[in-house]
Amino acid sequence: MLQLNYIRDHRQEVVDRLAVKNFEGGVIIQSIVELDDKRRETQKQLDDIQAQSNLLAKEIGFLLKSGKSDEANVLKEKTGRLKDKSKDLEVSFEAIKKELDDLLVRVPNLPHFSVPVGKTPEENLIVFQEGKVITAAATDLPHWELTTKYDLIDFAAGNKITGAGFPLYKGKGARLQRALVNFFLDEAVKAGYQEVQPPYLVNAASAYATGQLPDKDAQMYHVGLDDLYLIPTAEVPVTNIYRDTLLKIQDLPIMNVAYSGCFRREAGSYGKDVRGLNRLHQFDKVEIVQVAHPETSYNILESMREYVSGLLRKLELPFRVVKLCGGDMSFTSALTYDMEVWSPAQARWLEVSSISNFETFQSNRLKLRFKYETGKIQPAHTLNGSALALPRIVAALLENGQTPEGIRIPPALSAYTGFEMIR
RNA sequence: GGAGAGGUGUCCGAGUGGUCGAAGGAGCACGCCUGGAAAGUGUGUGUACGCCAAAAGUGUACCCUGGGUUCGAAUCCCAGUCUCUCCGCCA
Repeated sequence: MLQLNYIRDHRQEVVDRLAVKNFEGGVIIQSIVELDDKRRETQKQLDDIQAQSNLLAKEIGFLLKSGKSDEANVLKEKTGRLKDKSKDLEVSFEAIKKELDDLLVRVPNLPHFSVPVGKTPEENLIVFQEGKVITAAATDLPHWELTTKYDLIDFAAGNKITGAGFPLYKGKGARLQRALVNFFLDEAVKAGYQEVQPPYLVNAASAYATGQLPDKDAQMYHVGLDDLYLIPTAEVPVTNIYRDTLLKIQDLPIMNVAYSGCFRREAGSYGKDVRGLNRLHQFDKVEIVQVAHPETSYNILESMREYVSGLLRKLELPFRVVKLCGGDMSFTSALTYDMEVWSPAQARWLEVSSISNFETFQSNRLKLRFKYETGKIQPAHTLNGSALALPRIVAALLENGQTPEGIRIPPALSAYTGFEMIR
């Protein structure tokens, strides 16, 4: 969520920038500031009363000690009245705070100044493109046929075991998955990331802190009996490592990488969107997460983008980088690059990574701060990106690598698969 | 799942009703000492939200969480939760 003080000091700017995200914020910002005024006023009253009570309590203590119980009793009556008053104030103070908080979490993050205005993905900005965008030959197959032809994935079996969107990888298909995970993890470690293995289930506090709750709860699988959520991405547990944390400035930047299964309900998706590996309920992903100093976070965002580009190059996939327009950005992000690979058979770009700077939006919820040597405390910036999500990478590898002899595996990866062709 | 013990500041650890934001130690920061270092020594060393134009200062809250008792709670009571030990079960 946004910082309250920033909203107070930059009301018009906040409303204007929210408009870039197509969020009409005038009314809610107004209410937030008014509620905050009320909150301050109530706190002042409450604090004053409590200060009085504390003083009286001390006096009573002294009086009782020196045997003046009559005088003490007089004071006791007085504190009784103060207590009633402070109870009332406390109740309304809590109510105001809750109301304020409920409003604050409904305000999306401010887009970075460079974010293009727009409503739909068509208005995203293509900032970079590399590789040969090939047109599929008449004999070329889409990946969902290739996986059957070479017996790599059994969608029907997954369907029987669980349901649609839960594929069963087999043989070289399974090996390819494992190879990709290892390749991505090794590359990240080489680039300086610390490898972590997070839990796959998180509690509501964690889901709330990274912004999946309260607005995207329909996207997550919920285990009702234990009130836990299956992670939609490793971003959730990994970022939550730093919930309620006060770092030293020299701890920054923190670089973590995690492989995890990801679980998404994907309610409302249909059609070509969910064909084959395009959109699954369970998939594998390697995620990079950084906690950064506010002054360097945008450089780090660029370096993450460069890092992911490097992976795609090693996989020899044609890709492009897209800067999302305001309307296509997520609730929590300040600036997002999508990395997309080319699917010749579908003749379209597939998103395989989304790299975002959240600035202080997550850290405010997380209570993730760092401390300067001078003692000054400030929220840190959080960033993350997929590096990379597997299914569409697999789709692109299969479609781009298909030859009459079989599917060619790029050398960087065949070192991990142990085979160079899928025949 | 059963039994017991316990959750105090960055860490260790004292504190069982008042003047306790909390002894002592370690760590850390700065200074002294030293040719330099170690040792020694001195000082400092929390977070959140307010008030104040602001620095200084100052108010409130916080000793796992939430309730309660009391004029007053780290300290007493209740509930929850987590950790540890033993037993059971088990990859």
